Amino acid sequence: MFSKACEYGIRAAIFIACQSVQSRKVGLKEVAKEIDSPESYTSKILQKLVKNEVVLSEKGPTGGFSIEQSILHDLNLEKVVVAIDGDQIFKGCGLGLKQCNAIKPCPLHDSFKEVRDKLQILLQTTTVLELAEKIEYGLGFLKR
Amino acid sequence: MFSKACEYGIRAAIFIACQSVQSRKVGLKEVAKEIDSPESYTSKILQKLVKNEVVLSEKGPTGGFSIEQSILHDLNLEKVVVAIDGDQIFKGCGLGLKQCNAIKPCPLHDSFKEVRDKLQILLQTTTVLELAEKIEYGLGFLKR
DNA sequence: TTAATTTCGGATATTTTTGTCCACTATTAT
DNA sequence: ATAATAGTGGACAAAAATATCCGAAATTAA
Ligand code: FES
Ligand code: FES
Repeated sequence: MFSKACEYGIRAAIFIACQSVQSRKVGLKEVAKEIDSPESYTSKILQKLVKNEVVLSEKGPTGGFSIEQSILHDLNLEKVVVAIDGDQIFKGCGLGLKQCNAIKPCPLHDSFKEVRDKLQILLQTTTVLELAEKIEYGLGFLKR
Repeated sequence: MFSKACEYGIRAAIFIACQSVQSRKVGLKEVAKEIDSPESYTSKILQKLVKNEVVLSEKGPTGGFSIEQSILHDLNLEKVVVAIDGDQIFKGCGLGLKQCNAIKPCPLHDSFKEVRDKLQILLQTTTVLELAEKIEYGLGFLKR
């Protein structure tokens, strides 16, 4: 569904959010460890999230990654996904036609669009913060 | 959502079905042309569909690909997708955990599973034949 | 100021996916 | 039989995704 990079990105964002609600910055090593992802690759993905202003980074000792409170309180999954995978998953044709459009649709268009839109709405209405809280309460996990 | 190979595979199956309802076999070249896909690559994908008994192939002059009537009348998209991409898309965790299970779920599990199941039901309840008929009626297209 | 730490960015490597090529086999028609 | 045709299977090539490495830049503490 999502690329590996995107999966790592979402998990990382959730973990960083977990720490940010407690005003704690967190280093690359810890992120990679907690979400069980390759460290160097995770670094690249975090850079993308930084560029897209999803997470904040600070260099030097005491540095690390965090999510600003103002951002955290309305950061949905869609923003994270788009930052890494782009919006093809919401806009692209299910059968791979150059572009999805209702004028000259693939034969699966109507029903596929329904599912695709459901996915988009799910990601729009799910916040990173709310998922972070699930982790806190032990109702969800980021590895295994 | 689906791999490129799977997109080609679905389009090919639909086109072959179109011809099979008129009892016409169809060659690789024509398939690739009509679904706008690379010929050699499409050949590999068709081989997979043959191995998985989705389509039938015959060698020699007058040979080509077809779908048996008995198969055609209850061939759904799920079979085509699984033949090429496997079932990870129906079973895999949205956040990339080793396995999706409700006992130790990722924080997105419940809502993700809902969408994932919707997709599976869509593919199970959509037949290749019904999509082929859309093409016939000019209500759907396989390229552009 | 210096040393230590941590992210950044570019180069490189590996793996997977996508795509091509071609000799071979099976089949048909002459 | 022979030649032509069409799918098969294996080797190979290119591109994209995934992953690693390392020096540079920024920041902090001593
Ligand atoms: S045209 Fe294929 S999903 Fe819209
Ligand atoms: S555990 Fe992630 S979707 Fe089920």
